[in-house]
Amino acid sequence: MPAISSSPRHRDPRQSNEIRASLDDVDRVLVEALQRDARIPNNALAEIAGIAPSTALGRVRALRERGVIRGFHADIAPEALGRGLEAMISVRLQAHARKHEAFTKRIARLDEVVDIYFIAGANDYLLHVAVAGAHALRDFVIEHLGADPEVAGTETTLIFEHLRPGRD
Amino acid sequence: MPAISSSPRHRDPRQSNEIRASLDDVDRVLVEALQRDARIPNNALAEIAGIAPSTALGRVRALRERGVIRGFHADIAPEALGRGLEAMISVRLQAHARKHEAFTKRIARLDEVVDIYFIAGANDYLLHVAVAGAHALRDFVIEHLGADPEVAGTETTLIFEHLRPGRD
DNA sequence: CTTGAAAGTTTGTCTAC
DNA sequence: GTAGACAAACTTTCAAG
Repeated sequence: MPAISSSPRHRDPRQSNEIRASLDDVDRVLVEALQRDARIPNNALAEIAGIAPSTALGRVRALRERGVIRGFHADIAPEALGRGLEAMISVRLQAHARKHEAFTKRIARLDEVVDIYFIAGANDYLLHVAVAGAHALRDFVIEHLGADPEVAGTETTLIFEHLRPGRD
Repeated sequence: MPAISSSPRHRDPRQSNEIRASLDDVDRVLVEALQRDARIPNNALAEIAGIAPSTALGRVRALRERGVIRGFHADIAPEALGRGLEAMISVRLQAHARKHEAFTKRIARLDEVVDIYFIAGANDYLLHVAVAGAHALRDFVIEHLGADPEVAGTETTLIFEHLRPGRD
């Protein structure tokens, strides 16, 4: 019973580098539903959006191909993986370091690293890490950051609690 | 002084509040596969783990009930949602503020807020936000943080790039 | 805790609007 | 772009090992 208003297709040039065109109302409903529950059956998804299942299928595929949907992932409790301690580490590289890319690649391979934020300001990176405990955290900083001559300094801050409000 | 009652050899109490027991090899395979692709069909999952589909189903259900798997979510490109600018905001609350919980709840409802990190150290929070642009970022800080008398100060840092290595 | 088989759903292709 | 119908694939229950 909800009539889906088909919006005209404008293209906002400010919009993005890669992600073409903006989402219409149906796309937004699909995206929101999949954000809440990535395993929702295509059937149910179609009903929520008020379209036929085959249409929903095509829409979701298109959203994936356009890069709007980057993937579907299970959210795992860090404790279950023996990663109950999270921390945020500020990293400053040497002023002359041209190797930001190399550093990023190396860091990205470590599985303690959950997020890499390349930031503005006095520091260059913010690394969100998850480790087994304080011991493992110290080892991580010493081995992977302290030992790197390109790293000018680090500052580690414990995370007491981490919430991701988008997920309820 | 009374001797500290030595509890039977249980798990490290820091280990977890809720997540019972650790994962066996099969569970680990399932978890890893679902982390990579939450929409993998159950029978493909079963094959990867070397178990029957019905077993895989039961295992995954159990992992969900144990809280190991917290959910399945689509990863959406922020640009597609008109949230192309990300920032990290340090927030310090007034020293006497007993209202951390109220602040957290209020902040968690804002949909610019992607992550809330409750941290150790001079600051109390790190807010990871995603907004449409610099304008929206300023508005966010002024309206939702600056206007709150419990907030003693904020510091906003732009995020040039954000990588989540776990997802490939 | 595991499984295979069977019944019921869902997915995805295709054709036509 | 969209929807309906069909065949293939998938999910899920259950009795039994």
